[in-house]
Amino acid sequence: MSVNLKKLSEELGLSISSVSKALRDSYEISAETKKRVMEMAEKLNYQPNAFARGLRKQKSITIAVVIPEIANNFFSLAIDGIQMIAQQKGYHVLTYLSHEDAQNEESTVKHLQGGRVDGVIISLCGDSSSVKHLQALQASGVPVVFFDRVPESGEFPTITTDDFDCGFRATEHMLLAGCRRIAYLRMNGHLSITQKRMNGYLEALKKYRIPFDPKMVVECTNDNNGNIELLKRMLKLKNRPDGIFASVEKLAIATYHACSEINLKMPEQLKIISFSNLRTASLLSPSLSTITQPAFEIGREAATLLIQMIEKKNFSNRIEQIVLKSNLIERNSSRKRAKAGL
Amino acid sequence: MSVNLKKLSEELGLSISSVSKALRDSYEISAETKKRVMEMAEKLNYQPNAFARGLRKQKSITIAVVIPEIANNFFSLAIDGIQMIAQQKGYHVLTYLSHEDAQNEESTVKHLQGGRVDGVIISLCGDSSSVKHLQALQASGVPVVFFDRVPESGEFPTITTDDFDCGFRATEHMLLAGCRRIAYLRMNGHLSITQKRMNGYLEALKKYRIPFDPKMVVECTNDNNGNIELLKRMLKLKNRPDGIFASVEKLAIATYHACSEINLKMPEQLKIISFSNLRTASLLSPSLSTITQPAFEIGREAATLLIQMIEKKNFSNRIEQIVLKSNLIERNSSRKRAKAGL
DNA sequence: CTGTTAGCGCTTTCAT
DNA sequence: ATGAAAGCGCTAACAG
Repeated sequence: MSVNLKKLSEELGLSISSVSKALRDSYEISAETKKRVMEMAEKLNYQPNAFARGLRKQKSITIAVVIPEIANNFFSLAIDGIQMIAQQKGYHVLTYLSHEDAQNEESTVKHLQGGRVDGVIISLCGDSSSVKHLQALQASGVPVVFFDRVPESGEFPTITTDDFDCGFRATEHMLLAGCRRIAYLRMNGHLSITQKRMNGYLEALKKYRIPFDPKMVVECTNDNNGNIELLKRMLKLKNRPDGIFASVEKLAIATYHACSEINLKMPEQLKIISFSNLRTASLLSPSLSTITQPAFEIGREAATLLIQMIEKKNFSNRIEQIVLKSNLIERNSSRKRAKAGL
Repeated sequence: MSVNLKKLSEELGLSISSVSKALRDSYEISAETKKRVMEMAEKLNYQPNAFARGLRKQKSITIAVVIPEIANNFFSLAIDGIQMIAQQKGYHVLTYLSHEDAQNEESTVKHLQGGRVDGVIISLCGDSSSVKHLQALQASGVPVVFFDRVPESGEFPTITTDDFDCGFRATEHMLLAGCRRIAYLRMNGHLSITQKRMNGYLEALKKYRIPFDPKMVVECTNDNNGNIELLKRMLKLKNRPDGIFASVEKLAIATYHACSEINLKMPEQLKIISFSNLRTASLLSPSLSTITQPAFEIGREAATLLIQMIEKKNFSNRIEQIVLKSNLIERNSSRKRAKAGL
């Protein structure tokens, strides 16, 4: 169906290998022949077969990105960054969604050992307990870089943000705004980011000598409506919180829904801060302060690191663990627009 | 490095072809041998080489998605839908971003003729003037499905939404809310969706006998800050609009920025409606009514159609053109939550 | 400078 | 029921 080297060589009266070399601009081929070959290739719209080349060279110039979800500003911005670097370096990008399902993630990773990709960038799903499948992948010669949701073991290269620090600053921000009962909404309990953010929260309470009330920690799930009900119940209590710290964006949105359903006014009756990459959120809603992770940069760093590892195999002796800085965007800040990066 | 059929066959004392057949559950192989092979494959963690298989079978079980951008709720939801179907049917998904650059799009599409993919799903970039590269791709045997931003020629299968109708309904909604000078913000002038939405706008004005003022059509660009300045200038005029119809989400956000910078209060002084898939927008901002396209379904339809075309080659005689329905979500609607699909 | 040849790992006749 | 061999399209070592 499509035109290949054989066809080209026949058309030109040359051998297949000469054509191949000419196309790769080999020093073994005369300038004139190269020109002839190039022109014919152009004319017949020759495109080298990716699979044949991949098979022969044992290289796919393709990377895989495995993330829990994509309809989420953080992850789509990260992919944007990954794509940018990949395109720049001539790599293709395969995307896989685990949908927060560990089994799904595992089978995806297993398939990736079939030589389809030269490297993998992954953010763990909320309920993945083991990273054996990724150790196996790594061991089989496919480098792996984690971002954001990383394993705690420290055995892999990672790109993360300053989660403890942000947890601290967010809480401090609320305390300085006058809150005294700050609820901490969390989910995916065993992820390291969940822990770190919460530790920052606890540390800030300690610094300001606010007693920690375990009831103020709300363990949420992936069930949006369930979360909303949970929050409604809490917000109707007599000693309800006067501030909410949503450790992920989804929970901030759930809070909005809950408040709107029980007619609780924000920010008058309830202040809120959230991790969020919904860059418009703080603009649209005057009651939301946000912590914005540099998702795009995270993606770029991850891709850059991975491609380095792919191209210089000797890289694996040092395990890079890069930490980037997040931004705290305060509500009603006059520099909101500039900070939001718009 | 990795374990292949040769290794397996040596380990089992069988021939390569027997192992291959056993793994593919061929009737030619005895049950007992099959079992032995399976177990060994499991034990050694055998993964078939995707490139070898692809080369041999001339099939990649991979599709490409080419979109203008990904950090955008519409496109990321669409990808989500595409991924869902692809995964279900055992296809891999390569993603490419044109970043609204026609040249970029063109070179991407050209590369795709190298047998890397079995089919392509694409949404055109804002300044792509010709679809020759896609005709060539199609002609070379790779089926192509367009969604949302489709060519007008009607020669390709497409998945779109009822843009004219939505343009009409959005405008009518603003008129019924009391607006009399509705500005229409547009960009990417030559895309068919831009035209259709605007035609709906014009039709609604006509129906309600509002004279059309060409000054109310604001031609925007991809430059966010430029758009904001443009809008600020317009909104400071004496005969400024009392309503804004943003034909894409980005322009609604620019409007928010502009208003906030010149202290124009929404919705009191200016009402706004926008095409948007930012599902939280209408919740966070009481001044924004939105038209939500069923992005996820669009993605699913596109992938389903494409895979059908890939698998039954005879499908190409009829050109499917599917139109889906969008939702108008009115501000302060009590059914907001339900409609937003949360 | 150009051509011949041997695979990359897999599937698929065709023999046995 | 199993094996031998050809070949998908390409690259790279080796000859000429």
